Amino acid sequence: MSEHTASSPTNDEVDSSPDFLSCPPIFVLPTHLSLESLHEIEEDLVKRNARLTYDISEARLILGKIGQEKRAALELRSRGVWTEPISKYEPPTKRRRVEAQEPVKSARQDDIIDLSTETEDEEDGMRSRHGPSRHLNRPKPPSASASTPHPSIASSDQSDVISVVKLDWLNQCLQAQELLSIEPYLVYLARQIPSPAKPQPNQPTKTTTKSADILQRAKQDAVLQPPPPPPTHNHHSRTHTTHQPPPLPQTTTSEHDEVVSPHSPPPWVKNNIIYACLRSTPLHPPNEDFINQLLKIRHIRELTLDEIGVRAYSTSIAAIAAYPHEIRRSSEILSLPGCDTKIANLFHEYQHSANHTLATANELDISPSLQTLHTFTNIWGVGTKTARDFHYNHNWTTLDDIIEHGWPTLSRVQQIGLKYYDEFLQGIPRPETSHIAAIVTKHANRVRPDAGTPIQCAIVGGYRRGKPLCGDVDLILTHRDEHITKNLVVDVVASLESEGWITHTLVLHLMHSQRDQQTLPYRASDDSTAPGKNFDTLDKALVVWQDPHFDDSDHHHHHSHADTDSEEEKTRQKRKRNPNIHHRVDIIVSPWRTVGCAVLGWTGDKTFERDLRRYVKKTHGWKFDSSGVRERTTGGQVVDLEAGGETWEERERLVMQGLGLGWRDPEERCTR
DNA sequence: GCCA
DNA sequence: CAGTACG
DNA sequence: TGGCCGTTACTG
Repeated sequence: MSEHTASSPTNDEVDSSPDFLSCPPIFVLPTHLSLESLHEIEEDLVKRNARLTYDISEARLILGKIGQEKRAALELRSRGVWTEPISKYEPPTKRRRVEAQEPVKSARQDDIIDLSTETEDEEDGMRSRHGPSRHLNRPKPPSASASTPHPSIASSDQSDVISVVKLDWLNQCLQAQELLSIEPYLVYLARQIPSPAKPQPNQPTKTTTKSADILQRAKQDAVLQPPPPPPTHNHHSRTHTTHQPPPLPQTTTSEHDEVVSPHSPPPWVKNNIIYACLRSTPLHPPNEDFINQLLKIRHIRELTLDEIGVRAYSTSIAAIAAYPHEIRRSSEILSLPGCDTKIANLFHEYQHSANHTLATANELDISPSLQTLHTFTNIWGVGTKTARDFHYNHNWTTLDDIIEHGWPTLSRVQQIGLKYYDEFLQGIPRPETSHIAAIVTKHANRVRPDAGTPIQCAIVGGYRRGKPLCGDVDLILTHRDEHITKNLVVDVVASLESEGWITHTLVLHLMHSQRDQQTLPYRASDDSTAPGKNFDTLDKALVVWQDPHFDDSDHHHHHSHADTDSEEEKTRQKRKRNPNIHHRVDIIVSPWRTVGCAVLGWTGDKTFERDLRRYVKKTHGWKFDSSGVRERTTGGQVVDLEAGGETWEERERLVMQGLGLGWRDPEERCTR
């Protein structure tokens, strides 16, 4: 396949000459190249110490299978790099401002930790815990773009000068085993200029379309027949039945070669199953490291308000997370539903980068703005819009900035979120989660002493998926008798509040909206709650939890607590501050008749749930949510799929089967 | 960004 | 109404 | 080329 014969199989002696280390960062244009040969070229370069980059904006030397200057400019522009031609003798100017940093807005440089904060927070009885003013990784100033000087092969290492060179140059260099002048191969010598106006992601330009077509074909091939083992004569890789590739043929030398048998695609790949809810997705998939990189990119998309990008990356991530083999070649990616050339190229970059990272993903770590936004969105009650408002309109960069300058403008829940910022970010261990569940269950039964049979509690969410640490605790309370579950949330929360377990109620959700009246007309009359609609039937409560018990006896260091007696003698009669961590707990109450839906709807990961709704809509025309399955036709008749299930587990299974999902263990719904 |  | 939350 | 979860439900 290689229309470019760089890697000689007989590489006894000279495997790595010439050495491209002295060349400026190199980018290889994929245009007119198959994925295979593109990767082959890149591997040849890497092997010879080239500073290969996958971020074209970093590249100063660009290799491509193109011959015309105009075409070269088009290629660059379609990738977001705007250029103007320069004559070969014009002295380069310097430019290169990486990231225009925001005006330095005179922030007072030190943080006054606020007594102010804690006194102002009393409005709903927040106890003044010490302020949320914790150290936050404060953004580092952008390091001046350090473009290390290096000898340049053809002078074009200047910061803003880009050379587009025919691929043939590389071939000749390899053949000659020495670096040749790029001069005869130079297609386009350009200076990078700022993109006009806003960074318009202009039309894809047919060149990219074209290269995408090639890869598209590769994708189809990949689906039908696993990527052809490279022309390595020997070895008929037999189609092995299960996922367990036969031992790799030892090719004593060149380790970088894909001389391995292809994986047999799992059925969902062959059948192009696009819904994550129809696949098995474990908590720790074989390609977790790569997924973690993609998760960072997705997060950047979130912080930059690119909702569609978030959706797209979620789809790709879910597919890769379901893939049961460690991916060896980017062409494998192309075979996965929800993944295309973009992700395949990212995988290739990941695979060949020194530390297995992606340049785009690294932005999250190095961009001060992104870090600030990341910090802000971690406040419960602050989403991406508000985070950007804080940062870009108010010029706040730290939590202390918000506290100092914006505290009174925050909503109640945002104040709570800020107050317990660090504590909410602490993962909750499984034993603690089950302990919390036991206490909630105990109180539920305490407030329904005549229930006959006990109220049951299902721990759902991340806990049920098997996570060792959970971001919050999700509990579903249910009972066969609807009289028992009615108003249960209010009563349980009140009971837990009175004992001090719940310190704040962030929000109460009311499940039966007015529209739902029509969906359960049979209930409206049957229930003793006949009069109209019970507006007080609460479905879930999002609360702040703290174990009220702690050791406040001083007898260990009896006598002289010389440290604390200064200012709080007043509050310290017998109550010292409760040192226990505050956690987020969601208490959901479900009537028995739909508890299978509730459990199914609260166990899956986000992408699992989104795809579940899409799937149910597409294949049945129904609407699924955690409160039931309905017809989508107006008036939405209830579709009862779980009738007869005697346990909530059984009812969940019935729902899954009724929806056509088959069964999938909770631990297999980890779509990320 | 991917797909029907 | 926009924004946020839930999985 | 349009659609992407939810006619979510709550807050302010």
